[in-house]
Amino acid sequence: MRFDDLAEYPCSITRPLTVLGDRWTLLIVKQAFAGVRRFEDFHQSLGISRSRLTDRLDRLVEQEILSREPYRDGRTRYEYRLTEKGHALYPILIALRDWGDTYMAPDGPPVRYIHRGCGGEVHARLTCEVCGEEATARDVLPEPGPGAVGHAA
Amino acid sequence: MRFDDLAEYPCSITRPLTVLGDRWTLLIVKQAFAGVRRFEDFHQSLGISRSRLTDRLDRLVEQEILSREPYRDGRTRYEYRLTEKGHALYPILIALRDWGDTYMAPDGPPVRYIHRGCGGEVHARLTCEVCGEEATARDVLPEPGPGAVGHAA
DNA sequence: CTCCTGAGTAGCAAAACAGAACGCAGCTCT
DNA sequence: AGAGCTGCGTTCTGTTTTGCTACTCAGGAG
Repeated sequence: MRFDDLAEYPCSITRPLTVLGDRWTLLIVKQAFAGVRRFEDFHQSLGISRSRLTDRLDRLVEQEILSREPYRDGRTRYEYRLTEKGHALYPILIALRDWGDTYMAPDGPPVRYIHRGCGGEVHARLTCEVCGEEATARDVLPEPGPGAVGHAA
Repeated sequence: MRFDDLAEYPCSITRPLTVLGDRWTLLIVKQAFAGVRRFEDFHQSLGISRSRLTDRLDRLVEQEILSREPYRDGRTRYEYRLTEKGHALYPILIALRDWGDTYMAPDGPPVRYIHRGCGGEVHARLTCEVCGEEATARDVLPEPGPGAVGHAA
């Protein structure tokens, strides 16, 4: 199977991974959340090669995760900003961060993500939309949904 | 910068991505959550090449996300099971799935993740551990934590 | 014995990648 | 006016990483 064929696979974990599942894409998104908008700044803050950055940005724009917006600093230049769809990736980053803080941060969390105003830390929690309780993997049962075609995944 | 150097970077989003950020790793983990344990089953359900699978599994075992446990079906064979650390990846998968359902599932969610017993759907929500409220990216303020070294990321 | 099955290895071609050099348009300095 | 700088790419070259197909190897079944 070609990797790209997975995009057709009826699984909402698989499909995002065909877009986000590579070395750099989520790191670029992370920087975008940190306020980075310009080519040169992505390049320097991540150390990604210029050609790689060019096509990752193009892909993110094509996927409508970033938008390419003109601004002027003399002639026209572009900056890359998160769209609403891009913004919606935040829980994924926070879930990664929770895991990273727990298992890959021997010296404690490098960065705290603080709830503005209240001052508490923000985490990605699995919650049931009906009973509101927190769940773990063991409490969850996968079932075919409306988008299923024959085989559930 | 070599990609591997990122593992040293003091950011708990970056560090997990050095382990999980590639085409296959999270797909393997996803299958593990779905109950897949054996080489051949990973190979067939994902369509990943055998050699790739061999070294992705080795890496996951090395990272203690999967454990390699002997069982017998005649001679000794091994199966790969999620460790506690691997189990803790579930919120990341659910966050990916929430996003996938919203933006990449034109026919509706292929799979529903149901809270056992109560029957509601389970989602990854950003919640503040102090006030308990749900947050979005805009409500969150990054601040240097104990593991920071000079530059926050 | 010989075949079958599960779990890998080996070897090679194709794709993805890093890093440095180059292009180019407008600005700024002289 | 001309020289150099800046931001944003593109191109080129060589290295890594992948995907495929074929092979091995050990135990069990016929």
